Amino acid sequence: MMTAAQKREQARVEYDAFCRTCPTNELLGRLSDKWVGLVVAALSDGPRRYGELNRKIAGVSPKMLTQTLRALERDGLLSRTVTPSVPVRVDYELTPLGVGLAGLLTAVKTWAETHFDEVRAAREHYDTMADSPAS
Amino acid sequence: MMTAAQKREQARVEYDAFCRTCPTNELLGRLSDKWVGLVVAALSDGPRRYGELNRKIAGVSPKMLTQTLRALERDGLLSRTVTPSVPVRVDYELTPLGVGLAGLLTAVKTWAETHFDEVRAAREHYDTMADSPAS
DNA sequence: TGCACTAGGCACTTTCAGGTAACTACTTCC
DNA sequence: GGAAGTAGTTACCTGAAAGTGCCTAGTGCA
Repeated sequence: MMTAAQKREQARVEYDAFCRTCPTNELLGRLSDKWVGLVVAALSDGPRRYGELNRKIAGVSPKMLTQTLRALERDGLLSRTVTPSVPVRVDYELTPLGVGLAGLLTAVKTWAETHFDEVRAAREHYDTMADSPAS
Repeated sequence: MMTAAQKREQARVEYDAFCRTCPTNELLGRLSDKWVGLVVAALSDGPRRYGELNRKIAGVSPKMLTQTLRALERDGLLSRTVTPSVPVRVDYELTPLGVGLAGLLTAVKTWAETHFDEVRAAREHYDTMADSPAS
């Protein structure tokens, strides 16, 4: 007989295998990378250079910006264009696929903004209950 | 004069302050909690008991399931109903707000499934280029 | 008598995304 | 000559999320 933990472990392995190939989870992972939202937003009104993004997206370090851009490029969500002038110039631009992603992000943003009052109210209610549970 | 790092640090603090109160980022954070998607999906066709969720969502540990459920309850996305029978029975059900969230998740899922072929193709292309960069 | 089930709680540990700092190589400006 | 801007890379560090294991308390079951 397997213990509950062993059964769970087996299930977890299967889940992981399933998950790694599951488009929805992969996409959610991308979307929730800390800087992806900002980068997509910054690029949604036209192409930008590396330095422009670095200035526009306040607080991002070169490393994370590069990492984010590379990941999005790899997924075909943005294009990277190197102009071999002196000094080199690199432009990033959303692909049609990336524009679709930006649309999704907008949907999330809209929902979040319309319903956030309800969420905040629910939270305050919940926290109040926690402080003084109903008799 | 400030160094680039100092300026970035200041910007990061402002970004963080902005971010913590930004509905979009909060919602994305929720959505990308590892088990939120599965829990919402499992509840989208009616209420479920704790044990049912634990079995249906393969691989989740009791701790993470409770944590996820509590977070969603606090945000008013699901309701927790305790029936003081023997043994106690606890039912979880999506609230109207939670149903809205499920809708969002469905939109993400649909997009992911329709466009994942393109993403995978882009990835293979990118990885091939990395192996043997164009001459 | 001892295990499993009900729904979790609590403490410890591990893992990894994200962050920091320093560095590359080239050019232009003061 | 050295500071700053071009676009990054590399090695290291940390903090929060996730996972693991053991515990509750009452009941049913063999």
